Order: sequence, then structure tokens, then C-alpha cells
Amino acid sequence: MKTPPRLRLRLQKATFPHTTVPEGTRRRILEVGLQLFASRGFHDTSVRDLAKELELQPSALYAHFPSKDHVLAELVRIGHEALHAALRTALLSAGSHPADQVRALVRAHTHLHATYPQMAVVVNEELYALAPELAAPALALRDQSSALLLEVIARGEEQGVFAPPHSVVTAVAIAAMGLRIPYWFEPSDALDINALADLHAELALRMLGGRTTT
Amino acid sequence: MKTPPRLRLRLQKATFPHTTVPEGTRRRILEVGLQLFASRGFHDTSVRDLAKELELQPSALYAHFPSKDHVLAELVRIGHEALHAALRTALLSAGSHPADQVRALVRAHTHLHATYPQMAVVVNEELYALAPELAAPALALRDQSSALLLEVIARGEEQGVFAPPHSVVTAVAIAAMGLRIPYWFEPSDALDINALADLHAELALRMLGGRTTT
DNA sequence: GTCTATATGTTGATAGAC
DNA sequence: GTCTATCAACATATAGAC
Repeated sequence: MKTPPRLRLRLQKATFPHTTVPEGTRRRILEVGLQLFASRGFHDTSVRDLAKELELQPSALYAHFPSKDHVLAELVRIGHEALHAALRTALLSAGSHPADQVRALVRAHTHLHATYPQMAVVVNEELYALAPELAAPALALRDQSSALLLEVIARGEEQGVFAPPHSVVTAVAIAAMGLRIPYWFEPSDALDINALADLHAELALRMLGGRTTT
Repeated sequence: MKTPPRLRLRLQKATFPHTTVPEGTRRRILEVGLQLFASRGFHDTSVRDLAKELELQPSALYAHFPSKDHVLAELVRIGHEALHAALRTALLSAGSHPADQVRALVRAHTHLHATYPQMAVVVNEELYALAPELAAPALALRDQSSALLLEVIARGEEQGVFAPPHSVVTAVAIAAMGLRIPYWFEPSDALDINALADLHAELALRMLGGRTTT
């Protein structure tokens, strides 16, 4: 926190996907960590910065986390688990038609990235700051999550309802839409989260060449 | 550079878009800066790290740049200028049909991000580390670059050859494909840069609903 | 579980010789 | 334009009292 207030993301109160995060100081640390890591980055946020925002002394944090890295690791874990859970739930409540399933996955992906922009940014930009053993669980979940989309696309191609120019490149492009959301989207009357989710689902289906409705 | 080798981007020799970067030590500093900032991030790369890789003493850098920030600022400037120049050139050599123009813009965007992945990463992820006055020129160029795509899309809609579900959201989605390239793409025989450019252009046109050929 | 105080290393940057 | 030597500020983390 040497350089003036160029922020990666607007500095605002950060919220979690509702996972099992205990109340109390530990949770407050995670919330403040999410806020600061998202807006200035992990390496540009010091333990003193966290403590100041929490109105605690720096040493007090170490009663709750063994190190600054572990605060980030916990955030990264929560974020990946929330996304994976959301995608699985979406798939389960979708119909059996591949277009419905893509719509469900993309809508869930969009919803999460638009609702928890700080979590999305920290999970995606600061994962590399973790030692391999702290990052590993998140990376495993990430692979499982992308597999969900790839499988639905493959099934759609087999059934002849999708005809993307290249299934992997198209899957990456669909995911990319979601990953960019925190950097430009601000919910408004003209374009709220639900409308954005619909738009992204529509764009995904256009890329897949699957305009089919059930 | 405290934490073990989790790298954001593979550590490899970094090259520039051919802009006017003078030979000599100043250029070497920029090349090494690009390499290290891309792989570990600006805040996790110390002046000592740069000096070590350059086989110089840390103090020697200050004969070429007034501060570490100015190294990043110069990289960010070069990157933005290169992209803007590439997009303008692409537009000029494209035909007058909006579909041709989108194809040209997307192909150029893809080419640059695939050819200079480190530059793309640094420009997009580390811009926020700069003080406003150092970041301003780049931000201005960025606005001009996105305007190019938005204008072509608007013209296509007026002519009735494009019918995207939402022009701004679609433009952002098209740009997002390009921004993700450095994080997954590795040129291969099965998928080289040209093929990727073609695929991205095709996906962009599908999103725009403009399959027209000239 | 929070505090005060501090250990220990690293940071960006400068002074001044050659 | 590079070196040696160094500064002041900052980093993460710990020790021990309450």
C-alpha cells in the first residue's frame, strides 16, 4: 500500500457466498481480507493494513490464522467450493436437454461472479500467490468445475444439437465472459444480474450453435 | 518473492511487440521486467530480483529508470500502444462490410494476445499498481481501442447485419475471449495462433448474429 | 484473544567512488 | 553507467503480560 489509490476493484464491503464460515473475529478477518485483497491485491496488502481496518493490533490476527497466506488460502478455498457447489446444483435442477443444461451452468456462473465480484477477483488473480500445497485443493475443484461444462457440450455435440467450431475453445470463451464480470459490471435498473445471466446464456448458446428450446 | 514457485505465467523469455524500444540496458530491463512481472506480479518482484536476473547491482537500474514503478509504466504504455496500433491497422486493411471489420479486429486482438502473452498479462493485471498519473495515458488508449469494436458493432446493427442480444455486453464478451488467451493457450500443431484467431472471429460473429460473407 | 514490544529480514532508493 | 555501501521504512511473525 505504497502507491496512491488506484484500485483494481472498487473498495466496498465484501460479502461471502453463504458457506459455512463461522461468525466472530475469524470471519471478520476473512471479510476484510477479501475486501483488501480484491481492491489492492494480496502482495500490496500488509498484515498491518488488515489489522488497521479491523481495528486490531497486527499480532491479534495470528490467534486466528497461522499466517497471512492462510487467510488467502481460506478465501480461495471458499470461493472455489461455492462455485463448484453452485454449478452442480444448477445442473441438477436443469432438464435433460443440453441447451437447458448450458443455460443453467452459464446462468449460475454469471450469478456468482456478479454477486460476489471480490471473491471472483481474489480467487482468480491471487491464487498464484499461494504455495502449491495451499493452492492444490482449489485447483482440483477448478478442474472439476470446467469438466462440468465440457461434458455438457460434448453430450450436446453427440446429440447433434450443438455444433461449435471447436468445443474446448468455445468452452473457454464461455467461461471468459463470466470471469470478466467483476471488472465492468455494476447492477442497474437497465441491466440487473438476472438480465446479465440471460444475456450470457444466450451468447453461450449462439457460440455453441444450439438455439434449440425444449 | 517469498513464496515458492507458483507462477501466474510460465517463466520464459519475454518479447515485445515491435515498437520503438531502444537497444541496450534500458531495453534489457524492460524485457526482464516483463518476464518477472508477468510470472510473479509487480508487487512480488523486487528491484533486487530484477537486478539479479540482469546480472547488475540494484543501484544500476536507477541510471535507466527513476523508480520501479516507471519500469512498469513504460511496459504498460508500450503494450497499450501496440494493441491500439494493431487494431487500427487491422480496421484499415479490412473491407467495408461490418462482418469483415469484426473479423479483422478480433483476429488482430487474438494475434497480439497469443503472441505476447506476458505483455497482455502485465498490461491487464498490473495496471492497477500504477499511480493515476502514470496509468492515465494507457487508460485513454484503452478507451479508444474498445470504441473501435463498439463502433463497428453499432454500424453493423444499423445495417441490419448484426443482431446481438445486447451490443455492449456482447462487445465485452468478445474482448473477454482475447483477454483469457495468455492463461491457457499454448501454440501447437493442432491449434496454432492463426487457427485460434479464426475460431475467435467465428465465435464473435456467432454472438453478433452476423454470419454474412462478402 | 487481545495487548505491548520487538526480533529479523526485505524493501525501494540514495551517496559517492571510479 | 556501473560499482560498494548504506539508509530509513516496511514486511511477517513471535514473546510474553494480562
